[in-house]
Amino acid sequence: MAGVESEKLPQNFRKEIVQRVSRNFLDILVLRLIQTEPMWGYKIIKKTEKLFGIKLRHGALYPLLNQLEKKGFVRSRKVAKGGRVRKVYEITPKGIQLVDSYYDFLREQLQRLDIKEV
Amino acid sequence: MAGVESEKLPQNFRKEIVQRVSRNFLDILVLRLIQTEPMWGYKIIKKTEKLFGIKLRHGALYPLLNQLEKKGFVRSRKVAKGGRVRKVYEITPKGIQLVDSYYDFLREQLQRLDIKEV
DNA sequence: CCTAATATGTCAAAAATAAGACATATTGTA
DNA sequence: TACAATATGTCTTATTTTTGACATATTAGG
Repeated sequence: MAGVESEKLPQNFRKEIVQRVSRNFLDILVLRLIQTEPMWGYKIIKKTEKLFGIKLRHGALYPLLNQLEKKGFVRSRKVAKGGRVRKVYEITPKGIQLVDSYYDFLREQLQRLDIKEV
Repeated sequence: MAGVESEKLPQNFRKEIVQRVSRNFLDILVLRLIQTEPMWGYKIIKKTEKLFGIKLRHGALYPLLNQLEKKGFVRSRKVAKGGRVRKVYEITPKGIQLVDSYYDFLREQLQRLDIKEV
């Protein structure tokens, strides 16, 4: 019996990777969304679920947004929509810089796939 | 040196990003190193310091390596070098699959920079 | 001989994170 | 009039992760 050994379909770890990136780089994920289009917390939650299938807990997101503002990565303005008040965030130049640094590093990592000896 | 400081240098978050990636994707970093060339723990520590300027604590690395082996991402063989025994690790097909999944996701992220509406 | 370097391992305590409840207010809809 | 959805916030309690110490053994070099 040749080749009986499991020729399993190659495992896909994508889901796992997406989850890990979302957990550990949630700030950058959020900055990217805000960069694309100014947004408020509730919309970020809905958007993230649609785009990535990830349910953000609001108890995690709102403190994060406030922290990002305090650090100067985003700025917010309150926008009344009916009787509700939305806190609409937009990215700052500093925030853009952080996102860019992240992407620069990703590119670097991809290019270095062939490292042998240094 | 004329007018060197007239323009604010854009902040570079590279160091911070490298640290975060190393902390959260240490397993993949290690797998990459092992994929390039079979290696033992101590060498990984030295290599990582040279390549990325990151000092891994051996108290964190060795349990990680054992875990990676238990999960089938690497396999090891003991190689005597003088009177010392090195546990040389090599990557498995499953390990390669994980690294590939990671890189696929990075590529995907870079391509999606221009998302507007989905 | 002694110290630094090589080499691998465990484990408890400390620190950081995450989950989920508590809190409040408006609007749309059945 | 309820209930679901929109909207933002805090805070305590798990859970997880990290730090750093304890442990052991060999080799190289001053």
